[in-house]
Amino acid sequence: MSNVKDKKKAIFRVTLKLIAKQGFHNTPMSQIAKLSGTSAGIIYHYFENKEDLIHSLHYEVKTGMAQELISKDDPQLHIVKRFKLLYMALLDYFINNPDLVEFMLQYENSPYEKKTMWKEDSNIVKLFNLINIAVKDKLIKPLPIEIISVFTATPLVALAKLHNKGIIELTDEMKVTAVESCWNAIKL
Amino acid sequence: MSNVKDKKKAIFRVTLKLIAKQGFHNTPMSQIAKLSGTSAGIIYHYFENKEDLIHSLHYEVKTGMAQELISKDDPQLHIVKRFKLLYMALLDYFINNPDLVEFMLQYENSPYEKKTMWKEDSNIVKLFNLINIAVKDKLIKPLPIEIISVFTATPLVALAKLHNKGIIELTDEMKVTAVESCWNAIKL
DNA sequence: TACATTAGAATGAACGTTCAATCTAATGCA
DNA sequence: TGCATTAGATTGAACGTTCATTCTAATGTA
Repeated sequence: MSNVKDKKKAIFRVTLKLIAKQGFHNTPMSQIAKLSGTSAGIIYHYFENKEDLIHSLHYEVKTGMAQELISKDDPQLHIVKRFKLLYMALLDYFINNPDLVEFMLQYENSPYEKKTMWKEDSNIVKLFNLINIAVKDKLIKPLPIEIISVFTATPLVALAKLHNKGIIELTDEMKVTAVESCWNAIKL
Repeated sequence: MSNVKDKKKAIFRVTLKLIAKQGFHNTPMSQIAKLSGTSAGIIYHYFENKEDLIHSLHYEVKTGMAQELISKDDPQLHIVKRFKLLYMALLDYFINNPDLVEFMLQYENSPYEKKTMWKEDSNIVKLFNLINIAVKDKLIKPLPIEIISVFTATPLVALAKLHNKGIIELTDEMKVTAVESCWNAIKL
């Protein structure tokens, strides 16, 4: 039943959920172990320590996200369409994975954030390239990728979070408006 | 020399800086006490406990920010100008107060965030009203304040953070572009 | 038997919080 | 003015708990 892959996945899944709900420093390793159906000690076979577990989980989450996005991309479409489709996919992904959003935001705003290095052929890098193309085509403002992201991905996460927490309720119409807003922020 | 107000201020100042640098759970009360030039126990005269200290500090930070902003507002100007001026002021404020940005982001993305209630006449509320006016005047999209904020304040904090951490260097020109981007995201 | 895997108890350090004792300064009073 | 009283501020050691990590012994496996 439980090979290594499964056990690691279980630990990841539980850690994500617990940290989303309780925060990093309120989720003891013992609780992670118990809810993963394993023991405290075993986690240290798979991960060096708690921090390593968190960093690994974040990497997992990020690559998973990029994979999901890439799967929705359609290179046939006009590049503007592609952007909007991807932003909508991103928004939907955040709405469908509330715990992931909470975890990601906590991690990326904590002082422990490691600047993770992406493998050259990773899906993340593919997405970056799309932005570079749009810049070259003079479709969007010639700004570094980090800034483009600040005006697109960042608001979309924040928006999904509002929705997930029930502070607002996003209608389909509002989602379209939101994607438009992102595009308007960066288009030339 | 040190009346109550001063001591509380000292505790706030030190807490802000330490949490910005080390994070909530890596900032022991003892360290806060030491660097505030006081003792561990005294903090518990001013605050119920560590959480209360954090919540109070966040309230302080938020009201301070709103006050700074309001002081830059010029009701004489056209409302579009007013918006852009305020966004620029906000961006500058974040750039000039990097620790504040770190603290705010950590707090607001932690599961401990309390939905703080603002006094009806607070500066925060005044700023909200400006948005409501712009909506009525059909200058910006008719979206709830929270969403407007997601497309303006949120990217600006994130942008300032990138700059403060040295990941990008914001030129004056880029700052203007950024403010434009915010406006483009919400304008009708 | 030898080795890997696992469970869960044990360890020890870190930390939030408490509290009895002391200090400070303002007020009352002669 | 000079002394007494009081309330609040302050200290720092001590306490009890939590928790990451390690250890030990039991179990599975070849």
